[in-house]
Amino acid sequence: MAPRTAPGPRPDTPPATRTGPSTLAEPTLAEPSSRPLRRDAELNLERILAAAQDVFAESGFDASMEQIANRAGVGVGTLYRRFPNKESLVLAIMEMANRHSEALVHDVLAHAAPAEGIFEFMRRCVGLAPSLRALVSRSPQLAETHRTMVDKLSPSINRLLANAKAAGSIRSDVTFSDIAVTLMSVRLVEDRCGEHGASDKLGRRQQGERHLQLLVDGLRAKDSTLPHRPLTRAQLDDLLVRE
Amino acid sequence: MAPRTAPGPRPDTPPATRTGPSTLAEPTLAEPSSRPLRRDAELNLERILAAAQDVFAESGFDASMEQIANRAGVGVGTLYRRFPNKESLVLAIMEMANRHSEALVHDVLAHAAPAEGIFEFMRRCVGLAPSLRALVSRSPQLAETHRTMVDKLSPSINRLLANAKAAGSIRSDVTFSDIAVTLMSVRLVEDRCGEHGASDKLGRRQQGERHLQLLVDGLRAKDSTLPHRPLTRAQLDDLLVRE
DNA sequence: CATAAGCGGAATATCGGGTTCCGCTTTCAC
DNA sequence: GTGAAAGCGGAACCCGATATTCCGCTTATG
Repeated sequence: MAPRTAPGPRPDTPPATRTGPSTLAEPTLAEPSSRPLRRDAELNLERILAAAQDVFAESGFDASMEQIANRAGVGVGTLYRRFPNKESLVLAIMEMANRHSEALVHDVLAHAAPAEGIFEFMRRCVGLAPSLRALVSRSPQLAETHRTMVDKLSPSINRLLANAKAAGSIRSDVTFSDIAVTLMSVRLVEDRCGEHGASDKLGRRQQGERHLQLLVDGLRAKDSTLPHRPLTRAQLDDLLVRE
Repeated sequence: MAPRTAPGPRPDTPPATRTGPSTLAEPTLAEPSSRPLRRDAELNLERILAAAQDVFAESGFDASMEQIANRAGVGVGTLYRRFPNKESLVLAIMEMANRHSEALVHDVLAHAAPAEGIFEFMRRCVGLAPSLRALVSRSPQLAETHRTMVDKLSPSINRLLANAKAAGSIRSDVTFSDIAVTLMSVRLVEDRCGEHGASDKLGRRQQGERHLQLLVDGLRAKDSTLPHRPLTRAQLDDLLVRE
């Protein structure tokens, strides 16, 4: 639906100010030497980032700049003052999320029991930040960045997985991709539960956790209790038809 | 993204020819008394229905009429000859799917072992037809129809669930909504695996089954084997970035 | 208090896609 | 065989949805 290329009059402006010769372009953020932002601008930037994270998580890349601006309580113009275009804003959000994930794996790797690390990771990963969902798929630039992020993360996750297998706490035919799909699935469920505007705040995270628990325990296991209550009839309708 | 109401010049044509006073409107299909279609037209109608089912399943409601026409090997005009608008086509597809699901529950209810019925239902339900995904959410008409369909189905599913609980083959804190979410989650995974145009045909259904097995067995169980092989690295990338 | 940085949000330029239209083709009844 | 009705394809049309720009007004800051 969203135009593959920017429709508005943007003759040829390169998406971001590429400085380094190789690797990745840096988004508009990190302007190393320019003078610091005015205090109010700084605040707005934070608001924008937070709003963008929320809105993108809820609606994917299709979320409009206006939506984000509204959520942040600023005008669109302000968004464009900080980020030359939508893509660079997305990039900034992705990098934020990446930083968080990385911190998480390392923390779990360092502090959790080997047998439980992978499970703890999954739980906290889901609770960490809303999914980036379909954010990535639109531009080669974003896809490339995302791939790189996954590459940096996967060794650590594989270590968690290996630890769990060595401890016999996880079935041995599970692979990295199963973990990824599982995480994705939980997030998809969360997304679905969190979309539209209604009974969100309650169901979303909780349904995600419930689903994850199901995935971990399995429908057939009976020695643990599913967390949270199931969807109410109204919530279910809501989920199923997402008006 | 898609306009909430039809944008083109469609003055006021009611979406479908309502005949009955209550219940549901019937879509454009079932024209009771008009003379039968020409042989070629009949064939095209079948093609259209099949194409629409596939395309909607892959891309949701956002799939364009042109996409569907192309897949069916006909022109857009032909679509509009049978269905006055997009909504009525969607309706037709939904009703098709519903008929299938109903047949399935009843068959399972009649023939499967009580302890296994719910699991067999889930497996076959997923294998039955591609998910209707986000099809439903756009118009009140569609939402209403969908709700009605769910209502008709849920008693039977609840019976399956009750049977399984009585037989002790399923944990007792599972509810109807958990089954629904589980099914949805598997379909979402399938959708994700089947989107874009590349490594589809193989991965899609298989990944769905693998995920379902995981949900049924649970990550911690070890006395069963996950079906199919895990995603290859390429497929995983593909899934994660969906270019 | 001057001034540059920031701000809001209406206006602009496109674009995608549902729906319509119409001249050409195919089927069917006689 | 033949003419009319039914069907067909797909270009054209129209509209809503944004990304992005522009510019006059505000507000920190020195």
